[in-house]
Amino acid sequence: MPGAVPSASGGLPDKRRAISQAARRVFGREGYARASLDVIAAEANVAKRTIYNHYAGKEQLFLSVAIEGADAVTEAVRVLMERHLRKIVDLEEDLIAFCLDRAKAVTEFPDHFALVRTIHAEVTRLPDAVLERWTAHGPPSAHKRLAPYLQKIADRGLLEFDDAEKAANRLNTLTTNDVLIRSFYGAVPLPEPVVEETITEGVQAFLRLYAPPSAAPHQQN
Amino acid sequence: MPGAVPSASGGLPDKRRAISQAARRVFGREGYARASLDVIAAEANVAKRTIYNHYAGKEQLFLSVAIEGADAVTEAVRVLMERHLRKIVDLEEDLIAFCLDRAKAVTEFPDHFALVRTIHAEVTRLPDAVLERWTAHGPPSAHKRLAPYLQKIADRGLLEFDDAEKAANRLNTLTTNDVLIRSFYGAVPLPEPVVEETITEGVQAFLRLYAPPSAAPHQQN
DNA sequence: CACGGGATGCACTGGTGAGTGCAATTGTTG
DNA sequence: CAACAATTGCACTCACCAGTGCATCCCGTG
Repeated sequence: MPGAVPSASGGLPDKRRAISQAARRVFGREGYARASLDVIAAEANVAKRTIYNHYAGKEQLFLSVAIEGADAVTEAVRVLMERHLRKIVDLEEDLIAFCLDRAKAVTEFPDHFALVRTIHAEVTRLPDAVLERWTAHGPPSAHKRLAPYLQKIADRGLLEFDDAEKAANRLNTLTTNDVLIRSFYGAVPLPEPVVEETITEGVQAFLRLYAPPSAAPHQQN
Repeated sequence: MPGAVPSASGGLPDKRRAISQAARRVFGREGYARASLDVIAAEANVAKRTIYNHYAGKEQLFLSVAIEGADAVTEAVRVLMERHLRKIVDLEEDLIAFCLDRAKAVTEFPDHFALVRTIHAEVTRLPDAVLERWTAHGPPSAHKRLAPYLQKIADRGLLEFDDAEKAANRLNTLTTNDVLIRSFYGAVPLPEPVVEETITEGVQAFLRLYAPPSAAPHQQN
């Protein structure tokens, strides 16, 4: 009955993977309290009892899935940064492409961002250790990882700032965060053209703030 | 046993007010699914049966409280705009004072913002009509209400932009939203000095973007 | 003082869900 | 084939909670 590949290959023992994927889906869709282990088991094609062979209980399962998701997104963003920001051809174009891809991830991984909303709702009930891992591994750490790239770009004279982390946070704020908030973290997706306009204008604003006064900045909004 | 003032004075019939306040607290603290009407009744010093005399059920109660809260915040923001943005003395100072007060509201009304987190989590399950009322009455409408004030300021030549709503959204993005996101919507409050720094620098960035090139802009971050 | 409406306490129904125990089954490995 | 571990199905306990019905009580009003 299991998929096709036996559990021979590396990675998680097959069942565990199915459980964690189903859990991410269900927790995202239903929230923590509503989500039931029976449903998760059903969607994973697994006996409820099996879940308890892999996880201590509901809470443990949720936390595990949350951290996994955070790491996955962090990794995805890292790839995007490598792709768009390693070699700069046209700074404005590259930044827009990067931020757009990043914003699109919101609508392309609805499971994960549904989970993000759930985590926000549960934040006050989360164990401190988990909250720390979340802020360290998850979305909140995005601008920390962006900072070195901006620093390198600044070293080449294409940007100008004192504090790379603040600049990174500002870019985030002007683009991704704006889209995130206005779309309720992806729950009510913005129309594609609106996303593009928001990102483009956000990047342009960022460049007006941080580009050295050499190349003429583009027009105002 | 009820408080002191009889239900003689205007406003809601006393009990109803107690219920709605307790409901806001409990829904905010526990989330929708966890919150139990027994607990709400207990915290309101009211019999559970009484809740059903005023509200059709749990869902109705939640929605009612949510909309009430949204209206309250909208009103509070309106007052702040009147206080700080009606008569401009020093634009930078006034904007900072306004945004600071606005941001402080997050930490001063934890009940409400806890509710906001809950609503985010429930957004996908909310009836369309309620979601519309929320976006129209609640936080998302803040920049719409801010726009006319900025427009008046621009008419006096202190700001320069084509689209007042976009400018308003940008100010929001650079100040309040930044604080909101970084504090998990008030769940993990930022230290006061950090809030001040964030707001100040956000306003300064806003002015660099939208102030006409007359008065020398302040220093970069 | 009699009346009536809201408030109260309480018991009860029906439903759901976390977590467990166990015996039977399946797949893997030597 | 035999031993072993993971998986499964299922029944069961315990707890919680939305919503209801009802008899009682407390209140201000006429």
